[in-house]
Amino acid sequence: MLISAPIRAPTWVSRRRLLEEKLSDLHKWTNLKQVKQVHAQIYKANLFQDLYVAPKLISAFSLCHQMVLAVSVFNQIQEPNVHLYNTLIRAHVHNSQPSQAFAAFFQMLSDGVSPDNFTYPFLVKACSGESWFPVVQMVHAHVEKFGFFSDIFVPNSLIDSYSKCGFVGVNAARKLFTVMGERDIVSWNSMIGGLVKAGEVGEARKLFDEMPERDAVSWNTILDGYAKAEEMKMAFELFEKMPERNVVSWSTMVLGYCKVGDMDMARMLFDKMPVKNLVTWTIIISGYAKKGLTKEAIGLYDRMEKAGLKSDDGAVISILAACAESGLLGLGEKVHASINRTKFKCSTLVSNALVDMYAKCGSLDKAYSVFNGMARRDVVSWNAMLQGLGMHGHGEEALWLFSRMKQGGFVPDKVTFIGVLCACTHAGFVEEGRRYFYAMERDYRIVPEVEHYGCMIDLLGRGGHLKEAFRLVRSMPMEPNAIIWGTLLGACRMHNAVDLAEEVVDHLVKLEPSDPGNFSLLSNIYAAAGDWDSVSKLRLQMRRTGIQKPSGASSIEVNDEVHEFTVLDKSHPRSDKIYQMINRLVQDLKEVGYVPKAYQ
DNA sequence: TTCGAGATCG
Repeated sequence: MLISAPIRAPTWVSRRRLLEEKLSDLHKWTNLKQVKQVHAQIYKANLFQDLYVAPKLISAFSLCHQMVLAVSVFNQIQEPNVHLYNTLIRAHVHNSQPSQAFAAFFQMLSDGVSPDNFTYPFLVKACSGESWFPVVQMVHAHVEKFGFFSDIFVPNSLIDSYSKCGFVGVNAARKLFTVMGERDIVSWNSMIGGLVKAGEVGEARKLFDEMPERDAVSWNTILDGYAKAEEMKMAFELFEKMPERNVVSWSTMVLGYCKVGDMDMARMLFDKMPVKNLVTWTIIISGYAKKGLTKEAIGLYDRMEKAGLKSDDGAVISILAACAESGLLGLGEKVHASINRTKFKCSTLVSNALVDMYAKCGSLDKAYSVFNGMARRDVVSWNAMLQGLGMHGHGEEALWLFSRMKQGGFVPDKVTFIGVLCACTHAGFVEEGRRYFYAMERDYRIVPEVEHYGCMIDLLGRGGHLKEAFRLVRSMPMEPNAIIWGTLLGACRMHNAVDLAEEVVDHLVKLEPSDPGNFSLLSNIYAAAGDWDSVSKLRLQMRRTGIQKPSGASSIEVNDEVHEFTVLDKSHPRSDKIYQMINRLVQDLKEVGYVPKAYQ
């Protein structure tokens, strides 16, 4: 009797099939340990040359932000095909390595592998920012030459990329959009999105009205346009008209009201919306934080955590930036504590946000401790630390940090020099400031921008070198903006330069006709010089033109609550006690010989 | 399609 042996595939076939099954979703894995384990298995099975396995492995390493490993997998392949190149390009783009993506593209061309309909869209996705405009143009020309317009995905992605390249980009996108033979809803949405990003809501609205059909994205894009332009009336009208509203629509409205500072409306919508996501929570918490409403911001942050939502990098960065902006150390510390609870280490981006927050809130020790503990620092980390030191008067230490930064092999950028010059200003290092200002262009090839001139004029002005400051303003290659003149005016006040101040105010009024602050500064300068005649004339002129000076408010944070007060303010329940204390302080000051400036 | 690090005066 013949007993047939069970039929079995050769071992290598079954091993491969097993692996294939196991690896079917490898390209979505985000656990580095698992990916590395599989990587080792693939190596052992001698399958690293396999054109099915390799792209998946590259994608997985890319998701784990391990580009060195991804590239090494790629380099093992002797004859990469178009799919493999596309995967590598996409991996570089995903990890914010646009130059490497293009390097891979050119390598692909020189290897004689033809790009396909996927290559170009991946490639141009990396292009964001004005400097990328010529690159998108190059890709566009390439696409036209080789006729890849057969798939609408290609021109759509070009429109999208052009839109990210600033003003010139949007025009190019418009051109392409006009000549496109066939358009789908994505083409329209990309074009409208581009116009919105460029701040041309009116144009965007026109296209929106022309669209043959609209989806949720179209509605939300135009809604975002109005919210970004702070035209909340238009936004609300549109919001009411929308056929269906999703989380994004509601969040966009909340964001818009936060931007215009209408926290009541923002909160009302936030409470009313049926579904909230992490972004929504981030928007409202940052909104409260930016307005300095610590209690609300902290309360909502606690509620978010209780609701079981875990912050991601974006949420954390957003909230920390808001804390930095208005000095909410309490919330910032809370966010830091919850990061420490959930994460072993944070990304460079998050650490930078922490350093910046601590530095801006005046907690330099904590800024230092985050900064020193960072595994990987970049230019931004140094800039944030340096600026924090300079801002709080530690000019010498800031300059020391600057030299440490250079020793560490970091190349200073334009923001670094703003920090350096500011540090010089706050420490009164006029000579050093001048030196850095000229070294910036000569040694680092950084052309001074209006911000650098601003710092420099502040430095010279405060130091009493008014004439030099004025000369520098005249020699600027760009038009001086209101901040430049404002800086100069501040310097005039400091050194009682009445004539110069009048000239500066003339310029300021042209740039900011409705800003009453400029007049009151001039009025203070007249007062300081004892020219009461001019003061009353100016007051009269202000009354005639209907310019009113809003009273300046000061605020103080006590027990997580911000108290605001103005001149002669009696609104506080314990106002009597406060004034008693002030009078006592004034008395004490007089006793030690202080004379208020106005009576000098 | 919503949030997302550093940026000159007061």
